This record gives sequence, structure tokens and C-alpha cells, in this order.
Amino acid sequence: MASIAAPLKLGSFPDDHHDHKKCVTQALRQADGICTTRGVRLTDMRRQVFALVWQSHNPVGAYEVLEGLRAGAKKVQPPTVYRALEFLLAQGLIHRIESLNAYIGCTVPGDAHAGQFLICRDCGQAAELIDQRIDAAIDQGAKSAGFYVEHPTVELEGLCAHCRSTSEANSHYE
Amino acid sequence: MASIAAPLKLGSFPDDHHDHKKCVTQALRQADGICTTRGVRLTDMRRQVFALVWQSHNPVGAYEVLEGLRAGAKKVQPPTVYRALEFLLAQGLIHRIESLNAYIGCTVPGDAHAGQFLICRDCGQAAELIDQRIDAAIDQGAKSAGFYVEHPTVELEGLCAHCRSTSEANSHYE
DNA sequence: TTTGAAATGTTACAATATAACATTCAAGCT
DNA sequence: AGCTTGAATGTTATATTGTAACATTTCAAA
Ligand SMILES: [Zn+2]
Ligand SMILES: [Zn+2]
Ligand SMILES: [Zn+2]
Ligand SMILES: [Zn+2]
Repeated sequence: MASIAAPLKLGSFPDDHHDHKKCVTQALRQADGICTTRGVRLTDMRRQVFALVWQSHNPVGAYEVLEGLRAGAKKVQPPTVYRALEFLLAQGLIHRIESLNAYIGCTVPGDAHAGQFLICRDCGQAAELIDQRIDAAIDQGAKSAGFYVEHPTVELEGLCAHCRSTSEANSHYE
Repeated sequence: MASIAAPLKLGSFPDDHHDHKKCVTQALRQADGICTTRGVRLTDMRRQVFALVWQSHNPVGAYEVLEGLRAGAKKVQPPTVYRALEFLLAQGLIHRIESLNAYIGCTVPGDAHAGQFLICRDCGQAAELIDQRIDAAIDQGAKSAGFYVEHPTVELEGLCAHCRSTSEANSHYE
């Protein structure tokens, strides 16, 4: 069997021990619970889209989701996908990564939050971060400009720990 | 005559006293200087695109720029615009606002920086911020995740001071 | 003045997203 | 069960944003 810890810690990228199947299963169960509690419907279509967004820890484009659905012998059109994504965004079950025009599953659904993202330019994976100090600094900075922040976008592109060491090792040959 | 202070302070939105013509003139002069110093060419096309991006303090889409160029009796195509934008981005003369697919003139060109943006959802204007504390908090947060940030995107949508008071005044009637 | 690289022109298309209207579905009511 | 209604999805068409590939022009150095 694979590992014990299925849900990923905030701000961390999956390692060799990561059991992604478990990870997805847990996300689906959580989503079910949240939707039931709220009295909104996680229909089959929405559930499929959610699962496709969660297919990996890389942000997924809407048209990738579309292809995923079509692989299931259905003839789905773009609006269907965008509607499902819209629903999932509204429920806080996924986030949109603006700098990639892509979507990723939320690591901490259920409670409202903005979400900050670490996006590795090498492996393409993204990790969600919820750093109080970043939020505080942003509120501070905005406040001193008399600005009221409603919807912050924080997307940090760079290198994850793993790719960092890898590319450093390779940098001798480049 | 209009006002004295043409260049906008960091993090501030233009007020009634803002002399935008001066604002643009100064930006163009700065850009000329920077390009000369660096030995890169701010061609006529690039200069026009730059001026169009600076036409207001609202982020401007690539196709808006295209229209602006075409208004000048030219038959320009998209690649021309995107190339000019790419050049201006590379030189740090403009920034791209990811959450809007749009571009805005840099308030502090010349020295390399990431740039954080306050974007008013009401008036549509955007103000650049360079807040050391936000940068520091981000670096801290990323570092504790073992992540190395190369290209941060910080875009804060909300209400500017002016629109905030306006919409509060109107909120009685909504 | 040649000449080569940089810049722009041109054509065609890819990728992302939405408008508008039709149909189906599912839950509550009779 | 059958009816009603709003939500969800289907369907068609198109808008918006962005690039690939190759041709031509421009400009500065040799
Ligand atoms: Zn996982
Ligand atoms: Zn990585
Ligand atoms: Zn101005
Ligand atoms: Zn405003």
C-alpha cells in the first residue's frame, strides 16, 4: 500500500509518499458533505468536473476538463464545463489561477478564504497557502492607500523545493 | 492651468487635480531615457502602444490598443500589438494584470520590481503599489514552504477610497 | 553601399470564454 | 401518480484573447 497521509498540508507539494487516490476520495467526500450541509446540489456533472480538476495537483484548464468529460463517451460543450466550474468556484471547492487560466482544487474548502498559490514553473504543480501574515501585510498596504480589498489574487510562480534541488544539480550541464 | 503634481504617487489613485497629459508626457520621456540608456529601440510603433497603454489609469486590453492604433489610419494586426507589449513588459515599462488580461503603465520604471496592484471594481482604475512588507511576508511564507519565488503576482480587487465613499453614500438606495 | 539582424507586415489559426435559446431534470404539491 | 416550476444541462453560435509561421521592411554597423 502507499502512504498514510492523504490530505496535503497547506503550502506543501506532494512527495513520493503521496497517495493521490486517497487525496481525491477525501476531497470528494468533503465536497459531498459541504454541499449537503448547504442544501446545494453536487450533481453528477459537477462531481465529474470536480474530480477532473482534482486529477492532479497541477492547475487544469477548462478545455482539459472538457476533454476529460468527452473521454467518458459524452458530447459535452464548453458552457457545461464553465457552468460547473462556476458553481464549484462559488462554493469555494476550487480556485481559479488567473495567471494560468486554470483551476485547482481547494485544500481547505468549507471556510471562506482567499487562497495564495505557489506555482512551480518546472513541475507545474501548485500548492495552496493560507498565510495570515501575507493577508495582514496586504490589508495593511491597501489600507494605507485607502483601498478596501475584496478579492485578493496572490499567485507566486517559482520553483518548488524538489525542482529547485533538481535544477541546481543539473545546472552544471546547462 | 491644471495641477502641479503630474506623476502619481505609488498606491494612489488620480484625483480631481490630476493632470493626465503631463502624466503621460512624463512617462514617455522616462521611457525614452531608459531605452536610450539601455541601447534598446523605442520604435514609433512601441511608443504608440506605450502611449495607448498610458491613455488612462485603467488597465487596457491588447485589442483596445489595437483599436487605438487602427484609429490612426493604420491597418495593424494582433501580432504587432503583442510584440510591442512584449517588448514593453521585458523593459519593465508596463505590467500585465493577469486577472484582467490587460496592461498598465509602470509607475516606477527603470528599476526591477514585481509590482502589486490595487484594482477598483467600480471605477476600473488600478494603482501600483510597492510594499516592502508584502514582499517580505510573501518571501517568508514561500520560504517556509521551501519554495523559491521568481515571479509574484499580487492583484487586489476591491474599492478605491473614492468609490468606497460614493457607493456607501448610495447604499441607502439599493 | 552592402548586409545581416531586428522589427514589422500578413495570413491563418489556436485557446479561452460567453450569449441566447431549447430541453431535460428533479423536488414539492395535488 | 400527474402537474408545476425553477434549476440544471443541452445546443448553436460567436466573442475575446493570444500565437505560429513565413514575408517584407528598416536600420545601423561594417
Ligand atoms: Zn493529491
Ligand atoms: Zn516543481
Ligand atoms: Zn495619469
Ligand atoms: Zn474606484
